[in-house]
Amino acid sequence: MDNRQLAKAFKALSHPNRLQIYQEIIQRRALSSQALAGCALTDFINALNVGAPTVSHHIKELVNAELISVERQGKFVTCYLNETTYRNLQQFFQEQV
Amino acid sequence: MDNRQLAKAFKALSHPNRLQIYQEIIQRRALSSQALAGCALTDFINALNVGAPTVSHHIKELVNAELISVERQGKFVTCYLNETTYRNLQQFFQEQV
DNA sequence: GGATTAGTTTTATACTTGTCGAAGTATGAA
DNA sequence: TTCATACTTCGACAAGTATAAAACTAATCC
Repeated sequence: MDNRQLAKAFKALSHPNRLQIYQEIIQRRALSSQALAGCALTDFINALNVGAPTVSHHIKELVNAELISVERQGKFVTCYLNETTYRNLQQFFQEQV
Repeated sequence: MDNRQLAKAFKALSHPNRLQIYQEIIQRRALSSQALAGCALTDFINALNVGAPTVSHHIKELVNAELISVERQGKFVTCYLNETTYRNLQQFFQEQV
């Protein structure tokens, strides 16, 4: 992962609301039930104190930075963690110890 | 480390130049010689393709986010890694595995 | 089909950021 | 005490960002 892509990922995580969305997605992915492993956008719209357009915008940034991916299932959009990027970020803070 | 402080740290790392400065500081801290463990600003002014005021500004952001600290030694300013914040960031990408 | 729900796109606005040039400060050297 | 070096601060500006309102699309329900 080169410098620019890394900076892009950090930029996506640089807003408290976006960071919270990301954290939520990380935490839920661990749930054993496949049905709960993703996050619906509605959850975020309710949890954060911002409107739907803003959440939609934030999600787009996270997708653009390759931190997450989204999948439409009928009426709903579900978010999933991009494991590769997650591992890359993990590495960034580990390789130099 | 709470959500806001974390977002602040990521924001500071969200610019390629600032990220590069941070990386350089991380790498140099490992050098055994005490004399080389820090980074002078001049190094960055030469390495990055930006002027002194811009580097000065970037350093301030990194300090403000508590990612690094600076120390004036005579004419020169030397940068040091904030180990505590570094460990906190490390943890962020580890606790949820 | 008509209404509802979930999300997106567009447009506008207030705010922030990265950069530079010019001027300022502080230390050390001659 | 004059000069040079190593920054820092200020002022400006172009570009980017977060947000919301309004209008749009798409799927589902009755």
